[in-house]
Amino acid sequence: MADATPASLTIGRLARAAGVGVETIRYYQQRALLPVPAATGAFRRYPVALTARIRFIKRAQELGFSLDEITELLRLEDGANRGAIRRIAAQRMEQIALKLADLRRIQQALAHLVAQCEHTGCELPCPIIATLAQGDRAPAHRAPEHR
Amino acid sequence: MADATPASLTIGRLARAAGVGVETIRYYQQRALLPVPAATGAFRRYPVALTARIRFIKRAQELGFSLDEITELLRLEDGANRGAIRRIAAQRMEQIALKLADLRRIQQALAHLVAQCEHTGCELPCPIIATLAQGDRAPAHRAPEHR
DNA sequence: TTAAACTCTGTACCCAACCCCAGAGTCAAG
DNA sequence: CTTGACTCTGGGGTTGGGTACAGAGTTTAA
Repeated sequence: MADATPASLTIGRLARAAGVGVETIRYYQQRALLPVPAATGAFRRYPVALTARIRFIKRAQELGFSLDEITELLRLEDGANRGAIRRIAAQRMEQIALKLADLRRIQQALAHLVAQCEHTGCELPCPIIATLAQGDRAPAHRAPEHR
Repeated sequence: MADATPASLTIGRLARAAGVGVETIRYYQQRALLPVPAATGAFRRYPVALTARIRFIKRAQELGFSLDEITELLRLEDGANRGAIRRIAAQRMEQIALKLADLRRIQQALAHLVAQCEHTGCELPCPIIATLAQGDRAPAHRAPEHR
């Protein structure tokens, strides 16, 4: 009687279920993003529930969170210390707000340039290039460069 | 009579004028983002106009273009190939719009979590985890994720 | 039972976009 | 003509997020 959905998976099956590589799982274990289950026999067996955790990690990454940040988000999930947890969440929200503002600024700059470029006659240089070349006149120091 | 604005600069002066490090210029030369001028004597001399090019690169980076993308922008600079430039910019904007939407969603999820946590005490499972883990059900392949 | 497919540990390497250093040579102000 | 600031080449290292391989052991399906 082969069980269609066993309660635990080998690392390879877990990887396939979560849509990542085996090495990625091991890497996340090193980073303490995933637990390292005790081995049953020679190989370890992973609870199916870990697929959700891995998907969460991947999704959060797509949203621009670093693995360090995700570690903190996961600490929220595992909830222990309420006060600290709420502080972290609030901090995250602040960062997200900043990132949102940043992205919106970039988007507007780009939209503006594209619009200009569309309306400029072919004799003139492309305003995207022209504008970018001028940029801001302040030489500035090392680029602050978000992210 | 010391000329206040000589027609060419040493690499160090060019770097200062453009607000980058000397190493950055050499790196850009390797990446063919900047020309390597022939040496006059033992040292190379750089036309002042390169400061504009470097500023362009830096500004484009701030707008989220990779150096590869910028290379392409620079290649297209002279041509009537404005369509291609706009295509790159539009592509970038699309990615940014997606990211914006995603960030807004997670921001709301976080706000919700914090509110719940404040009112009920953290007995409940984290809603972000649920939201994100389900997110899109496609396991997807390697995240393309630019930058 | 045996061969394919998998797992284990460990190290090494990849990318972008730089930064830093060494050691030797060179330029230019005083 | 000296001295100190610069330049050259070339190598290395950094951080973040992984990937690849090596060599040995283990499972499991036919």
